[in-house]
Order: sequence, then structure tokens, then C-alpha cells
Amino acid sequence: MIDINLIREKPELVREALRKRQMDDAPVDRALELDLGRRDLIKQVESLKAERNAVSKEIGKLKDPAERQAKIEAMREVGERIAALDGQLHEVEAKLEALMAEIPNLPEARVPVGVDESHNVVIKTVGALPEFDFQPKAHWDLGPALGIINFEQGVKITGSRFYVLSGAGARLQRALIAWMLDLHIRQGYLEKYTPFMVKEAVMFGAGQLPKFADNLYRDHEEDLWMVPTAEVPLTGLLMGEILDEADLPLHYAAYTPCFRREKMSAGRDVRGIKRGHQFDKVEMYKFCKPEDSPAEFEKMVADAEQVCAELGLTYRINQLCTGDLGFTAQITYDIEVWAPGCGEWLEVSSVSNVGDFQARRANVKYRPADGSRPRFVHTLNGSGLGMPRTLIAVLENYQQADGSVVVPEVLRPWMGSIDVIRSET
RNA sequence: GGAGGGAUGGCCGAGCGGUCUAAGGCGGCUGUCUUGAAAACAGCUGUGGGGUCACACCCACCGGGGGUUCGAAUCCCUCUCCCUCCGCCA
Repeated sequence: MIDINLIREKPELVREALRKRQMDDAPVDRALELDLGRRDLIKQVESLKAERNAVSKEIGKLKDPAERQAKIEAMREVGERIAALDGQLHEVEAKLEALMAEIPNLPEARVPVGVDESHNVVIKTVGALPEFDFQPKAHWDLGPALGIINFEQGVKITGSRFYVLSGAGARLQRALIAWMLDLHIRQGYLEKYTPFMVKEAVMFGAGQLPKFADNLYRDHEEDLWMVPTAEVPLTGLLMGEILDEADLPLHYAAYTPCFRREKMSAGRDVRGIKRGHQFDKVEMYKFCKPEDSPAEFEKMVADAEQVCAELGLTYRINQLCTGDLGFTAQITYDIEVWAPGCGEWLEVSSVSNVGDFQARRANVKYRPADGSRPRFVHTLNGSGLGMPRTLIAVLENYQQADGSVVVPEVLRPWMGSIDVIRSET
């Protein structure tokens, strides 16, 4: 949620920001109009309430029955006017709130302006594209050949786009998750294990609702929504709280499965495990003071890079342009790793500074040490990393001519005696 | 799933239709005293909204929502959560 006061005071700035996102700026006019109506109604209804409060207090003290009765009747009338105006006010507020809830975050000034992903900017590439003296296979060939990815079983028990990991494949993914979490702990994050289902209010707070309801799975009978990313429950942890300045920053890391209903086009990303309705991810998340968020952002990007680097993967950082930014983000860097088998850069991480956008929705504040009034915190999130794609990259980069896969050094503590994944393992 | 009991400020806890402007205690802040500290004493100590150049002032909030009433922390309905007991369960 952006600040209604910002729209009121600097409407042009908001208009410009929305245009950069390829959006119509009509919501600005509508918000201004509703805000004006809202304040007008508040003035009316509150002055009536002040009158009623004062007179009701008098009534309590009045002895003369006639005088008392006259005032009661007068106030009954005032009460009716209050009820009518309150009704109008609620209506206007609901409209304004609904409108504000669908306005995306404003891009930072330094974000490159662009229409769509074709205008994203590669900031740096680390490592060289690996060379093979044989034709590297894609994971959808490697995995089944090694018996570690089974597409048929996933389809059998759940449906299209689901798969089963087996043996060393399942173990390799578990190793990645455990190793990543341990790395983030060393980087200063506190590990969290959260519910994988949350209430609607938490989905709203994290910015998933109401706009992206189509992409979420939910329980039909209860107010339970399956998380599309750990960012959601982590945002919710501090919902409605006022922290002390000394508590900040808070750095959290969490592993969760992620559930996304997104409708996927038939021709795109259909092969392999790159995109599914369920995937695992290790997430980094921060709550910090507003003035600290730019530095925290750079640090989080570096933390995600370290994961790629220690895995020995070639990666690049891609800055999203204004037209490609997510709903809640004011700046985002995607990290992509090279997958030599399928021959493409795979997005394994997306790191965003959300500013106070989620903090406003979830109402997370902190009280400055000088005792001044509470301010919204800033939040940041970043994958560290997304699982199936990291798994793809490991399999495709570490494959050998005979179809076996060498286990990266850092993962070996979790792989038992398996240093090389072969078809018989 | 069944039966009962609860939810009040940062914390504990009173209040059960008008003087609640929410008692009292604890904690915190400021001041007096002190070389300093402690103790004692005095004052202050929530959030959001409206309003104002800034004040003043006004409105709302006693778990959430709705209702009754001139007036609700207090009465009614409903939801959520917590506790106790029974049942079921990894």
C-alpha cells in the first residue's frame, strides 16, 4: 500500500511512477476524489458525534423529566443523522481502501524505465560459460536416466507439472536446502520454520491479496491459504506490532514449499521441473529502518550471490526494469544461473526492496529511540535460492560424459558417501 | 467433535448502563533531593483518524464484526483465539 498522503500531496509523482509501470494513472484521480469525500464526511459525522457525546453527558445529570425527555428526543434525531452519514462514510472508505489495495509500489528513481522483461538490464556476469567436451544433456533427460526425477509418477498421483524426486535426487535437494539454510545462518539470518498455510489477512499484508487471488490455493471451508512463498508468513510474523528501534534490523531465513496456481501457457516452460505448481525455496527476509534498506538490499543481493558462487555456478544479475517489477517491489535484482543442458539462464533468485509497502499493509512499525511517533519499517525479501532451478543447474553443470553427476563439494556432508550420482544410486 | 470458563493499556489487574477523563500496582520517562547512585516525593507515560502554519480542539479504539440505547468496557448476537475436562489423532 502506498501512502494516501503522498497521492494527496504529490499526485504528479505518483502518476509518473504508475506510467513507468505501464499503468493507467486513473486511480490517482479516483483516490483524490474519494479522499476528499471521505474527509468531508468525517468532518460532518464527527462534529455530530461530539454534540451527541456532550449532550448525552448532560442527560445523565438532568433532574427535570421534561427537559430530559426533550434532549433525548433531539439526540435520537442526531443519532439517525450520524447513522446515515456513517453508512456513507463506510462506503467511501471501503472504496478508497479497495482502490489503494490495488495500486502497486512505486519504482525507485534509479530503476531503468522499460516496458517489459526485454528492457531488463544485466548488471554483471560472474564466471564463464562452462565448456564441455561432450554434448551436455538437459535435466529432463539426465534426471530420468539416473532414476532421480520421475515425471510419470508426479502426473499419476497429482497431475500435469508435478514430479517425484527419488533417491539421490531427493537427497540432493534436501542437501541444497539444508546447506543454504546453514549458509544464511552464518550470514546472520535467524532460521524460521513457519506454517505453510496462512490467514487471508496475512496474504493481504504481504500484498498477495486481493489482486492475485487467482494464483493462490486455498481451503474451501476455512480461512486458510497456501503460501506462494515464505515471504508471506515471514511478513505476517510481526503484523500489527510496534517494535523498538533497538530490535532492528531483523534478518530471517526460512525454507517452505511454495504453492502457485498460476495458469501456465501450454507451449512455455513445459519441459522438466523449471516451473510447477509446487516448488521448494529458501527465502531471506528483513525488517529494517527506512534509512537502512538500500544497504540491506545490497547485502541481501550479495548473500544470494554467495550461494551461487559457493555452488560453483556461473550467474548473472539482472536488474528488472519498471515494467517488469513485481507488485510490491520498488527495486528488484534477479539472479540467473546458467544451465548448459537446456541452454538458458534460469532465475533462481529475486531480491527486492519493498520499502514500507508491505509494512503499511501489515501494519508493522517501530518506535524510534528518541520516543517520537512510530514509523513504518521497511521490508526486503530475496530467494536464497529457489529449489528446482538450482537443482537443474547443479545437475546440468556437474554432469559428466557418462551421464553421471558429481556432487558439489559443499553439499557432500548431506549426501552420505555419494560423491557422484550414477544410475545405480 | 462435545461441555464449561475466559480475552481490559508495555505487564498484572479492578470495573459489569451516565462522575470511565478506565481504579490500583508493576515497568518506563522527566524533575526535586544527592558528589553520583539508590530510596523517597512530584509530574508524565497508548494507537489511529480529523483539524491546525504549528498549537488548541474533536472523533474512534477495553480480542474482531454487528446490534440495542440519548448514552456501552459494561446488555444482546456473531466470529476468532486462549484455558480446563471428555472424545479422536501423528
